[in-house]
Amino acid sequence: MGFEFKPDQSLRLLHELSLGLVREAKPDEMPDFTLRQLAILLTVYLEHPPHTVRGLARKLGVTKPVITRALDSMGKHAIISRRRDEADGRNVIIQRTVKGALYVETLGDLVTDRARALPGDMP
Amino acid sequence: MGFEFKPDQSLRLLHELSLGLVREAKPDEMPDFTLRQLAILLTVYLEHPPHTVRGLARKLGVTKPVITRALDSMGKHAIISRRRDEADGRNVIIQRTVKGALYVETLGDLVTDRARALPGDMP
DNA sequence: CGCGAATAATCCGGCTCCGAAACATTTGGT
DNA sequence: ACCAAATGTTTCGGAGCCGGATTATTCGCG
Repeated sequence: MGFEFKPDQSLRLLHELSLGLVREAKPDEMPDFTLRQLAILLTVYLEHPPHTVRGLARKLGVTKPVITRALDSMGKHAIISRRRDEADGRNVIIQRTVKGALYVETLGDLVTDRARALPGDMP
Repeated sequence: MGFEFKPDQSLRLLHELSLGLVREAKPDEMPDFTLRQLAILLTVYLEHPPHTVRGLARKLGVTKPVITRALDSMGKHAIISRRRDEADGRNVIIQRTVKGALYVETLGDLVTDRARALPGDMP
């Protein structure tokens, strides 16, 4: 089960999303936010916990310092938070925050709005 | 006219797209490519020409040097090219390339594939 | 013809990010 | 108790990007 896009519609949707992310989603809450940060953020908020640095690095195909730095940046804006794993002191558990949940919600609204405004038939 | 996503489906699609862009689209053709570069690229390839630096800057809500630099970067990879406007020598017309068209096509395929794999009903 | 307006490129100081390597801490096996 | 392995952070040198200001070129209007 899924959505059947025509090739043209796929690209138009991606176009609208990139424009929306560049123009709207960034300035207030998260200046200069990266595709990698976006991928990390959505993974933490949509996939089942727990989330670790190592796990995110593997999922995104990047090195661990990339994850650490992105978490620093997003943590500074209270979009995510970190906590030591009590069971295994080597792990760090990445946690969601209220502010982050609201931010993710606005991202979802962006997709919904842009998709609705797309021309073309229903699949 | 348009696609009606449920809130959850919007976020899942954005999640899959960000992961796909981070993992696949980058390494070969366009290392470290930015949301802004993506927005510029798709604007050039999907909207009606002509495209100028000034026009793109206004559309994205960024300063002109941002556009110039992004065009430098993408031009280095032959994803776009530039040409002086013969009618008005102040303008620079941003042109599409064969390589860029192929690259954009792969981006469309990415969206199509990820959307098809999404769980949930048709809208 | 000349000068202000428009356009794009470049320069500047500052900031962020990158990957590899080194480091600190913790765990678990022997 | 010790040492190898695992995890996350920090350091390092290098590179890219940012916005604002400046410069070069071109146009258009008086």
